[in-house]
Amino acid sequence: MSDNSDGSCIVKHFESYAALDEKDQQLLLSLEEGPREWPKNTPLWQQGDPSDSFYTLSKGWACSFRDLEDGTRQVLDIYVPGDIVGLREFSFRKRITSVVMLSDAELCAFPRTHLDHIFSSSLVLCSVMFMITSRDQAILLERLVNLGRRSARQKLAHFLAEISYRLQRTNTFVENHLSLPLTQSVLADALGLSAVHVSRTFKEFREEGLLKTANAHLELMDIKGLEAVAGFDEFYLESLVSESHL
Amino acid sequence: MSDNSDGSCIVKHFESYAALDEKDQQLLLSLEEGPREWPKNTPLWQQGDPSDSFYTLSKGWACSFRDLEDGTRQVLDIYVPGDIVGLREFSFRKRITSVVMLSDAELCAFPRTHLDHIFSSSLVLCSVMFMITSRDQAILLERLVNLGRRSARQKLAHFLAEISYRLQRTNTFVENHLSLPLTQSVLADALGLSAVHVSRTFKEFREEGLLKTANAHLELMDIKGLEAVAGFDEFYLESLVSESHL
DNA sequence: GGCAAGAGATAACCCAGGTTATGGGGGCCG
DNA sequence: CGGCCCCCATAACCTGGGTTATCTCTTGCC
Repeated sequence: MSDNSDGSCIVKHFESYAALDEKDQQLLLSLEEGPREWPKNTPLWQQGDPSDSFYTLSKGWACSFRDLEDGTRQVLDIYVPGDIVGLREFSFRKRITSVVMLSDAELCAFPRTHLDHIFSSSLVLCSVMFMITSRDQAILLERLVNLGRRSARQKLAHFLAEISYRLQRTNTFVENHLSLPLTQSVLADALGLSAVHVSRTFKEFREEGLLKTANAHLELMDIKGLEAVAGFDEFYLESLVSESHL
Repeated sequence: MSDNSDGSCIVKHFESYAALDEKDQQLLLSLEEGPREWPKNTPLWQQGDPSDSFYTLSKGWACSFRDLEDGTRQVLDIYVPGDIVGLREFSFRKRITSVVMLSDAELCAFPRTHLDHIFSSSLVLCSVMFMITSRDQAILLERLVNLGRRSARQKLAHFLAEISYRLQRTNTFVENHLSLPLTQSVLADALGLSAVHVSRTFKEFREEGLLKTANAHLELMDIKGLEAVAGFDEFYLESLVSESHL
């Protein structure tokens, strides 16, 4: 462990997958650009923009989405502090999704061209990159199951349980209570529901003591309860190969 | 049957992303195991199995899926000849999905441990690996849009249009007519529909001259027509960075 | 060659969730 | 401090697609 204690976004993120030696840390650090502020509702990029970097989200929340011909929109992913944004499409010349801030946020850019350095100079970093994208895919697969085969109650509960779980990984403070900057229409667009039906379902959840709704915020009061409603199983977020297997 | 002129599964697949020099080809070849037969309905692996290799599908069709607690199932992906199967989860110690053959098939195994060689000895191969997983993710994202925000007609038409498109990439014969070994219940499980409703929708499609239904097979008669119904746009399968950008 | 199992067609019925509409409350900006 | 916009709640109504059931047609198998 290095002692630039507060550490860079990306070093911290990578270290949650595997231990990095000093050389790898320096390599990552040297490629990362300093944090910049992005106010709420600012787009980070839009579909069709040139795709030349990815980011780490050091503070705040964001989501990626796609606008459809008929005016609706599909939210594809929610990003929480510590997440890497845009790695998914880094082999595309143009962005295939759009990303917007859900709250005031702070991001560090990481130009794509720098990846050559990583691939050619560190086996560990390269493997961690693959682990990150694998986990990302696993999340997408679970999202497919959620959209394809679960009821509205289960969809919502599962989605919230997953986000809680991901938050606990990088942010220590969580116990059984949590506040999320998610509006009902963002959740609706993420889960293929209407905003009205999200509101209806939240009414039930409120009556069951599972959550509270505040101003464009959501308070989870009983995460275990939500997991139970969803039949949540975290296996798809865990059981990555450990470093020793690389 | 290994006639090296015809080339190995995996070399062919990689070359569709970027040109490989002799050394890279030899490296890939040396790591691939010879083809083996898998009869229809045979599982390739099941959720929870140790995850120690991926495969290339040289002949036949397969699909990955997840069985749910309530007895239903979500099909996550359909694999067509030339596809790589299992790369997605290669960072997991255990399989997070199951895979089964949809027809008699032939696969080449590729043990995971060999990937170290690739990562450490060829920048091009490493980059191609990332391109493959990126495209894989793009397909999943589009599937999310499909499940979240489209009608049954659109879901089916889009899914079939995508498969046609992917088939044309590796298999030359396709024009505007195509035969697929997909049952209605596989499609239903892939798209979050009931088999009954797939049957209903196919009746419409048949009347519109878009397709025919045979014995556990599907004949697409008018691929352009299906693309029109779906509002299909292939951008998410293209526009990968070319080799010169690596 | 007969039988069980899987695949599909079709009909009748029903419900989860979409749609439309209305009203209220909080935050932000001039 | 007033006006506007966004977020949310709730009600009334409607429909796309789920469910169940029955019948047929293949195909594979002893």
